Amino acid sequence: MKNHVRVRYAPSPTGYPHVGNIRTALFNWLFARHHGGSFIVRIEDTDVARGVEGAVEAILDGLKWLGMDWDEGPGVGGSYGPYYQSQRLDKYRASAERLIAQGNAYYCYCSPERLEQMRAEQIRRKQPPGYDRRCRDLSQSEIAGCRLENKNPVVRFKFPTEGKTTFTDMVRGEVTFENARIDDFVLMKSDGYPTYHLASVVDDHLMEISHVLRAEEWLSSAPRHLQLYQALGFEPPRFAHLPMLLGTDRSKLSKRHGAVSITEYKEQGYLPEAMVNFLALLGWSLDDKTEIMSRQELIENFSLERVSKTAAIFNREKLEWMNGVYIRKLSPEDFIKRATPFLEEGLPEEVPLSDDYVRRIMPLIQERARTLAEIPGLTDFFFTKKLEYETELLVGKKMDRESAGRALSLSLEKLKPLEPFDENSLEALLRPLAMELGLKTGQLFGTLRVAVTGRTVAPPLFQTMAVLGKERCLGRIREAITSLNRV
RNA sequence: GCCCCCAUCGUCUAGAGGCCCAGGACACCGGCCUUUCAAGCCGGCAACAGCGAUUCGAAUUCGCUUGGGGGCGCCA
Repeated sequence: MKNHVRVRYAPSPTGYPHVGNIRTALFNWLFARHHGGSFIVRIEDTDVARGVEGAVEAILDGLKWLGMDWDEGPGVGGSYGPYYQSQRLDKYRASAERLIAQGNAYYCYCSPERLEQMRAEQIRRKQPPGYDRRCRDLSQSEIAGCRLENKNPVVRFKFPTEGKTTFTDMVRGEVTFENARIDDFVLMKSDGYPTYHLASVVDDHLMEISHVLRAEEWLSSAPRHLQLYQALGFEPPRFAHLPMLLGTDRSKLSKRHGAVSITEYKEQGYLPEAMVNFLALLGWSLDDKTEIMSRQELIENFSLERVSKTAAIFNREKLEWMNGVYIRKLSPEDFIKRATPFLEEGLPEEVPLSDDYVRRIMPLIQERARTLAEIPGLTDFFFTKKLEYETELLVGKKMDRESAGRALSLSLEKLKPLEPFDENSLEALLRPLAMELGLKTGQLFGTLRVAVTGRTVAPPLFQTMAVLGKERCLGRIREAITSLNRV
């Protein structure tokens, strides 16, 4: 398998790019890159009814955002195209016809209504639902009769009724199914489109896919696929069924668990490299301690042997932590670059962002941000003209309005002539001032912090004041004094 | 109901018979640092689902039970 690794990510454009699917894509991508193989994207748009406008773009954008480049597929072409199943209908049709000719498939004229009734009855009698094979062995005259009633039959696969289907899954080992339990599933729908089963088998063969890495929900379909490969005379790929991603309640990850579209994570200010690292660790691990790994390290170390069998719960808290780790690792320049769109988006009013001002603010919050989206909330006081806060916040522990007012007034006087208005001189001035006022440094600084930022939690005071500049600081202190005097 | 898969701290996981009275990380709780917050550092809490069997010895092997998940569509 050294040089012939060809894997695919085959999403169907029926909705947003789900993180579970993206995780599957990532494992495929890592596997391909690790082995120097090819990563192929194929769009499985065979469900005309459920197709969603813009879904393909969203999916591809998600891959691009995370840096998963594909060697063949939409936009890049390749010699196994087309890469949209809707453009490969002739191939599926040909295979279906061959299977019919070989006696491995047959037309089924049963109406959806009948099938539904049959299923309901089976369930009522506590039997496993499944096609009863009514059309499997129709005589010529019966077929003629059916044709009159139903002009658009489906094609079903004649699944073996005895024996077993066994295969070796690369993560789960040997898995065996009893053929008798599996019914004659549909290959071609009445609208002329193939079902997933037929289309994926035909395409995986035609595109010379060597390994199929997909989520565990497909495990029970594997015997169908294996039997199809056999009937078509194709050599099957190797299968690896990856552990599922679950929500916090242990059920299949879905919308009600919060953000499930990769797009949302981008919008919420997660870094793609953090996302990739985090997703890689959901069902795979390097060893007993390594967690922070670059894309390159992931590629170098990824292997199916280390993929776990157990479903994993998507743990937002850990992702947040990891995102913080990656934010802190960013160079100041890079941080500013990535933060800017969020600042522009998140700061509503006036604020023409001055590059220089932003450049001086950002270092103050880089190690405090866990996502890019929280940056506006962390820095808005740098931009707001008028601070809004409870006057009482100015009064620190064991202080009263009077002492707070006195502290601010004296600070104001001392600050007026201060030059330069930078971190060091501010500290040199303010520390002794606390003693002079008979306050603890924490009390003075706390009061000033509120006066100058409007909040009790902010970046370090002196740096913050220096960045705000003398004019803003003095103005805000004056306003604080005024509001203390009011009442 | 039937079939398949899975089972270590709340969560992600390490562990492929003795190195494990189970290691790391997130979260949580203390402490240190400190002008708040964050970061950092130190420490703590916390798990082998149960029962049998194999073995000198089992989280690791086997069986059963229980629990969880997935599948059973003219959806993928």
